Amino acid sequence: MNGRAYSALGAHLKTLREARGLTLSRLAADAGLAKSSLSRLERGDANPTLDTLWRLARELDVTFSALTAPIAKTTSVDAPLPAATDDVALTLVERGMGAPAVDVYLMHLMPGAVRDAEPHTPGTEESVQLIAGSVSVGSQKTSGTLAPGERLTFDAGQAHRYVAYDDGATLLVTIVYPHRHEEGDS
Amino acid sequence: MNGRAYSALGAHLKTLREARGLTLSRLAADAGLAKSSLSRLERGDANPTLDTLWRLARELDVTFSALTAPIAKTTSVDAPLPAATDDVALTLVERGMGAPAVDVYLMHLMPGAVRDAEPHTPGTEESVQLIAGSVSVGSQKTSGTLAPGERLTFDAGQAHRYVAYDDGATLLVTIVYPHRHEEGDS
DNA sequence: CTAAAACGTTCCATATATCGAACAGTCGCG
DNA sequence: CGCGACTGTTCGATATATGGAACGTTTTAG
Repeated sequence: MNGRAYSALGAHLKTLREARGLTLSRLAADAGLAKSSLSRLERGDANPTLDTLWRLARELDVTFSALTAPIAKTTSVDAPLPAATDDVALTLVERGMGAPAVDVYLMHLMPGAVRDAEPHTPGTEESVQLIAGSVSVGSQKTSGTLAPGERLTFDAGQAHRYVAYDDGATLLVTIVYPHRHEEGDS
Repeated sequence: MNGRAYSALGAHLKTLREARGLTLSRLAADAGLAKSSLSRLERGDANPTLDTLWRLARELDVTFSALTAPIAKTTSVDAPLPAATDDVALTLVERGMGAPAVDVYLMHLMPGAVRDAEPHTPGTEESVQLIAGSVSVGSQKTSGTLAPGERLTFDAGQAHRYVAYDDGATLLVTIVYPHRHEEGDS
C-alpha cells in the first residue's frame, strides 16, 4: 500500500484548508462531499477518487498539480522509481496568445537532474523564477545560481541548461516569444 | 459528472502507453491492475483511484504531475466555476516551502476587473508577470502598466491593486515571503 | 453554570471502482 | 485451413471509497 504518501497528501490538504481559514466541515460541504470522507483523507487514511481530489482542488482554488504536489515529490509508492530516465517534469501552466506570446511552464527537477534545452527562435527571452530548492540555470552568455524567490532572465535564442542540486528544484519558466510584426514596445 | 475531463486523461494515458510501445494488457499487468480497469480508464469511462493513477505513473516512468497534466489544465471539472461572484479568479499554482517561502498564483482578471489586495507581512515582495491582456498594478510607491511578457516587482507590505483593461488580463503573481530567521544568502 | 452550536472523529449502509473471467476480433504459424 | 497466442472489450462478483448519522469534545451563547 501507499499509506505513507497518503498521509503526506493529507497533511498538505490540511495546510491548504487552514491557510484559508476554513473548517473541515465547511470545506467538505462546499466541495460537496461528506465530512467523514474529508476527515479520513486529511488523516492520510484514504485512497481518494479523482473526482474527490478534483472537487477539493476546485474549492481550494488550486490547480490539480498544486494539490497533488506532495505526491509528485514522493519518489514512488513502494517501488523505487527509475528516476534516471526522466527526472524532469514540465507542465504548461498557461499560454498567452497576446502580442508578444507568452508561455509559462512549471518545472520540477529531481535532485541532481540536468535539463538541456534547445535554442528557441532568436529573440526569445526566458525568465526563470525559483520557487523551492536550488538550481543553476542559463545560457553561455548569462547564467547563475538561484535561491528561492530569485529570478534570472536570459536569451533563449541559444542553448540553455538547468541543473538542480541535492534538494532538487521547483521553478517557474516564462518564455516570451518575439512578436512577429509589432514593435509596440517604445 | 466529469466525463469530459476523464476522457482527456484517458487519451493522454493511451498516448503515453503507445509511445512506449506497450500493449494495454502488458501495462495493466506490469502496473498490477486488471486489464478491464485500464481499458475503461483509457476510454474515459472511469473515476480512478489515487492508487491506480499512481501505479500507472510509476510504470510509465512519469511523475504524477506529468500523468495528470491534462487535468491540471482543466480549471474545473465541468461545473461552471462560480466566476459570476467575482470577476477575479486566483489559483495557487505552486507553493515553495524553502527559505524564503514562495507562493505562485495564476490570476485571471475579467475586463475592467479591479482587485484590491490587503498588505502582507512587511518585507514581503510581490512580483507580477503579465501573460496576456493588459493590467495596471502596484502599490502606492511602485506601480505601472504592463504589456504581455513584462514584469513588475513591488513591496507587498502595503496595500496594492490590480486593474485590468478592456481585454482583461492573465498574470502570474509570485509572492516571496521574508525569511524569519535566516540570512543564508551570502 | 447550563444550553446550543460547532468542531473533528468514528461507525455502518450504500454506491462504485476494481478485479477476474469470458468475450469477439486479429495476427502468426503449422 | 485450423490452431494458438495475442489484442482490447464487456460482463458479474468482490473489495472499498463515499455518504449520512451517530459520537465525544470544545467553543459560543444565554
